Amino acid sequence: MTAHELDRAEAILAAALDLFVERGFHGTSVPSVAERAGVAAGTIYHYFSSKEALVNALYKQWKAQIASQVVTGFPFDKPAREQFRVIWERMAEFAIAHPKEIAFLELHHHGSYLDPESRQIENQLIDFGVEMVKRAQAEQVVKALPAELLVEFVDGAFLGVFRAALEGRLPMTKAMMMDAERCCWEAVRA
Amino acid sequence: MTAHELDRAEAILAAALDLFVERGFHGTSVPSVAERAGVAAGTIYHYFSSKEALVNALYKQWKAQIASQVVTGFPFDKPAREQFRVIWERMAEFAIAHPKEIAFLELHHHGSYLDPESRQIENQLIDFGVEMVKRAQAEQVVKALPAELLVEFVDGAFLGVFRAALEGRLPMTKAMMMDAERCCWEAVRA
Amino acid sequence: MTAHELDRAEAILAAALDLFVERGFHGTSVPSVAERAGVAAGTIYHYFSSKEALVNALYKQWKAQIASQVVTGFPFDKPAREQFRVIWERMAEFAIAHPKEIAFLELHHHGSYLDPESRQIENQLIDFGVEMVKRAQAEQVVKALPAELLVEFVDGAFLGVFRAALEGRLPMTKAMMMDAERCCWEAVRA
Amino acid sequence: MTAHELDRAEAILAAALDLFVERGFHGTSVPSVAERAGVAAGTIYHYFSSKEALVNALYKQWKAQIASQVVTGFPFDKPAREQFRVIWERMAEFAIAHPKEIAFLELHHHGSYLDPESRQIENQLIDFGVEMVKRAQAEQVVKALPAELLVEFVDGAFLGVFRAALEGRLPMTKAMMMDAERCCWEAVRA
DNA sequence: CATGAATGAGTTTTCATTCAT
DNA sequence: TATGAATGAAAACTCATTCAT
Repeated sequence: MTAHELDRAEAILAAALDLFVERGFHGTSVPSVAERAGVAAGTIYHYFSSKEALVNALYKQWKAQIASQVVTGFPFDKPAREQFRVIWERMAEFAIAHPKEIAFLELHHHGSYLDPESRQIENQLIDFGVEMVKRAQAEQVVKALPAELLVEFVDGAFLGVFRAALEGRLPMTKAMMMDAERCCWEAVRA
Repeated sequence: MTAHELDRAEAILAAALDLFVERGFHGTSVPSVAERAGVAAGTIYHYFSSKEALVNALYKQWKAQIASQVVTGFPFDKPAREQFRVIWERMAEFAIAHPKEIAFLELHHHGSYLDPESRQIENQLIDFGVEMVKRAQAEQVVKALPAELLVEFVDGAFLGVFRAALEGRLPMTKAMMMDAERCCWEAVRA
Repeated sequence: MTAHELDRAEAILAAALDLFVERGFHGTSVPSVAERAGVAAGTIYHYFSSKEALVNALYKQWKAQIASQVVTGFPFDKPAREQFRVIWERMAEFAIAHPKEIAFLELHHHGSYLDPESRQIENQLIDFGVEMVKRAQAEQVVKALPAELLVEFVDGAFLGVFRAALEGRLPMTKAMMMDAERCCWEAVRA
Repeated sequence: MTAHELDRAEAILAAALDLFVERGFHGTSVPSVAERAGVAAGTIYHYFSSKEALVNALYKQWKAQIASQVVTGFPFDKPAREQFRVIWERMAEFAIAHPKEIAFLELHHHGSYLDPESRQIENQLIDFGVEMVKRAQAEQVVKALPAELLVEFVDGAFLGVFRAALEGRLPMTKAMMMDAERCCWEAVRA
């Protein structure tokens, strides 16, 4: 692909992201994506075989990116407390830098238009979290509850706070996010 | 209205709830609601003036019901720890009894098709939580963080756990929900 | 039929007349007629077998009435000038007393929903006019042009003036209509 | 626009004109217009944003055209008798060349679906006529009646004769129309 | 008789997708 | 490759008519 083509594909993806977040998958028309991207409607079909392919591309792109941001260079040798902080902090940084993308991933979680590949990626981070929790439980620094429960709890708490920030009910700042992190650690620690 | 008419209105609301949860507002067609409700498409318009009126009716009905379940006979004189448990327990009972309804309220939170009345109801429970938290903070039994933050944290954690149960990754039992409750109290207590 | 039934039928006809004039046949719904008549939608079908039957009933009723008003006690023995004045005057009186009815007949002239019987009545007055003109032409008091032409000319002129009055561009008064009558006689006289 | 596109827009306008004249605005469905124009139903919405936009486009197009035909190169310096003849003759020529268009303008006069712009154009020709009549009245060659009355009279007479010709009750010929013109002049002359 | 809930065909309109240019 | 006109299926909604009450 040439640089020009990449630009167009990016413009389409960016426009689609905006609109999918604003109006949802079914509420977003392909022509509206084209218009916001500054291309003709037909052009979208040079880059994506269908509207579904477009959501799936977006979904995979950002799921992969967030997973990479969390996992890359993860301090597997540090204590659980520190690991917890790192995961939360990296997600917070990502969320503050890419709020729309997180909102998109949340909103389209489990949409019937996601293909099997996207579905597989869906739980990647949750699975990573479960591994971390189990390790910490082995060291008895985290509560002896089902690891899944703790992870879903943490994930939910994080998203609850993030969503409130997105909707303006809380400041979207790292300090606020790290306040929440300290609360959350108390929830899971042994 | 006769009993028969109430039945039909109920059938339509129930069918719409199912489908709105499965496919979202824009992904659900009025004829598909009619089919599932066992009525003709036109009949829906005898009971609801538009598809939007239908979502809003559902939204208000269940938002009001969950608020009533939490607030009715609330033990305002008990200690904060007990109040927290009561709120969580009542929401858990509601969620276990009406999982689809909770999923519906979550999914349609902030939809552009919600009317001003629905929007007003939206934050009723959050506001109630904020009041409770502030009272508890006055007694120094809860962390001195912004009350909004704590409430959104709790709400998020609850929903994270509930959603995992809904999707089969956790058991949808009261015991599990109350395990989460204990975690959550540790997150917010002073 | 009882008096009560006649009342209902009249109320339906009156409501239908209003709405057919305001919005036309296809633009008027049966429920809207029912509402304005103060009856239930189904009730209309006790009196008229269909929406088409309803327009046709109205059409025949008023076409007959206007013809009767013009023809009853017509001075067949008076001079043509006087006969012309009488026809115009009677139509003017009718039009001033029943402007909506005239507008209705005009608007629905030649509608595809008129039945054969209504169509037959359509030209009754025109035919009467043609007879009168031919008689007057035999006496050479009216121009020796095709009788049809003169009659349609007169009819058109009458309606043009009436419509302007209906729309408020001219006063709906007998004096004004009789001014027009004098003009019109000059148009047709020999 | 390419020639091809213009063709399609023209085909749609022509089909719509036919059907609006035959069945009225509300009696004409968009698919029926599409079928007669030989295009798909959706295509109509590339050229006209709605069914209302379509009638309004037609209305403005032909109202403008008839006004232009009457007014362009109008002999403002000729005597009133000659001016009257010119107006009538030009309208007759237009009516004979475009009978459906005149019928359309008549039928849709004052339809509730006409937009403000169309409404403004509506009385353009009537206003022109009023000006001409007032000038002629100043010279005392035309009756000293309200100018509006004379103009509506003439307009009505013209349309009455035209409509009879359209419906086959009179020959649609210029000779016939000019016979009517002579009658009409006698109606208005002083 | 009178009602008005129910029906389902039909209306206007949108939109994912294709394809000639 | 890029376009955007064209398509036609499907959406939301309306309405003439029927029929159980």
